[in-house]
Amino acid sequence: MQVVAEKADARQRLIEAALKVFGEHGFKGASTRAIAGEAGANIAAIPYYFGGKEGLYLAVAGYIADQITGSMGPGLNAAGKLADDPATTPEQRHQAMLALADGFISMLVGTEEAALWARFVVREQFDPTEAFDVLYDRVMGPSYVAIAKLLGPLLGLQPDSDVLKLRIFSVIGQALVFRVARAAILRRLEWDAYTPERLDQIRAALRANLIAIMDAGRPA
Amino acid sequence: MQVVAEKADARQRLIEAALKVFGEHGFKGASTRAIAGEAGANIAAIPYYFGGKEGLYLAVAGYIADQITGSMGPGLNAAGKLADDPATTPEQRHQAMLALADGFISMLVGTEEAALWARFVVREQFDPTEAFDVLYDRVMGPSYVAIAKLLGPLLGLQPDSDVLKLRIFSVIGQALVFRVARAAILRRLEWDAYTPERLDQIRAALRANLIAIMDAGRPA
DNA sequence: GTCTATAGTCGGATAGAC
DNA sequence: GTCTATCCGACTATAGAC
Repeated sequence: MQVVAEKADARQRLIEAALKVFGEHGFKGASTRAIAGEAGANIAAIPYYFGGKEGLYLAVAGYIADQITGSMGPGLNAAGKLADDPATTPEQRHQAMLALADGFISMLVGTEEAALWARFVVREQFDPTEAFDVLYDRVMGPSYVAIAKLLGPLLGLQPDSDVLKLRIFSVIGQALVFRVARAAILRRLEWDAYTPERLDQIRAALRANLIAIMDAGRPA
Repeated sequence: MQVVAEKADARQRLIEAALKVFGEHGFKGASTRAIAGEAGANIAAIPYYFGGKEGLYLAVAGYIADQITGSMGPGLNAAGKLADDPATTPEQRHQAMLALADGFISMLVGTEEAALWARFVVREQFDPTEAFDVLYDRVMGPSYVAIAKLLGPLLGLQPDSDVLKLRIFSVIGQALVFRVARAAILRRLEWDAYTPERLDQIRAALRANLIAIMDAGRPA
């Protein structure tokens, strides 16, 4: 295939090609031949650089964590700081939460790369391997914490209560669904693909639900 | 392996074994040898009954649609009739929606079989094949319609508007997440598995979010 | 560090006995 | 309808040249 540009070194090209092929076909279904072909590299380079197919898989998990951290990290840090500040008003938390949701949709639904790593991550959710530890510790855990610090006070729930955790995951699902049920959503909306305008519609719908949930926790 | 009871005929045993193995390893990753072994059947029975591996895969999609229809069908039909009845009050719609959500959680999160077919369905969402058409036409489409008829009037949105569709899918995501992000949720809650008591907690958290969304659409 | 060649295994499908 | 035997292609990993 040799689709990927051969500028970066073979090691990096292999990781990016592996992300694509592992995502599409799973661990067993992905062949080292297909990955090497996609990367424009030799098959023998995989045992050479990563010790084997498993090592390459784990390297892909680290690469995904890097990508998501680079994209969402700044926003999550800002949200965390704001949430920790005692001077922050409920209205500011409210706005910060909506901004976080907008950014999450942009990354998760709006980028082509997300189509690649989402499959990888979902697979790990169903059948966790060592790669799940990497993703949870570096991406999911920190993301949850930032959201919980923002949303807990708005919902009037204890920071470490199970009910807060479950309500937050449920809220996260409101955004995840646009990636995880993409095919069904596109078919129902009679869309062929998500466009920037349609992403705005998605953000607006998500905002409407979030505002309802956040406002219900507010004293009148 | 020969785990599956050999009472049913080989054809049926193959479908049930294939659901498990396709779910775990994907289409390419699943070997006909593993499926036949799990079913306690001969490898040659797969080309014989289904024409080949692809035919077996499609038969699994039909089997999943049967299972879900059997589980959710009665509730969806009842909800649809209630939603169509002009005498139905908003409060009745409200309650019917919560009941539907409870049932959905029971089936999606509370059953062991859902662990099998959820992987299959999610895979089809990311990379739809002919099997997706079966699942959409027989399961996803009818489910959406019933929910939309209940929820549209409560949210005060036009039945066929894009914003209603997107808000409904977002709401559906609130429940889906408990299956699709199961590993992350279990880790954050420090649970080892979902139990009946924990399913009640999940239903309560989902209800809280749903009530907030439905009440926001109500005139004070 | 990258290549070719090849070893050893496992894949799906078929033929034909029973 | 179910089995064994077998074909042939695809798989991962290694050895060793360059």
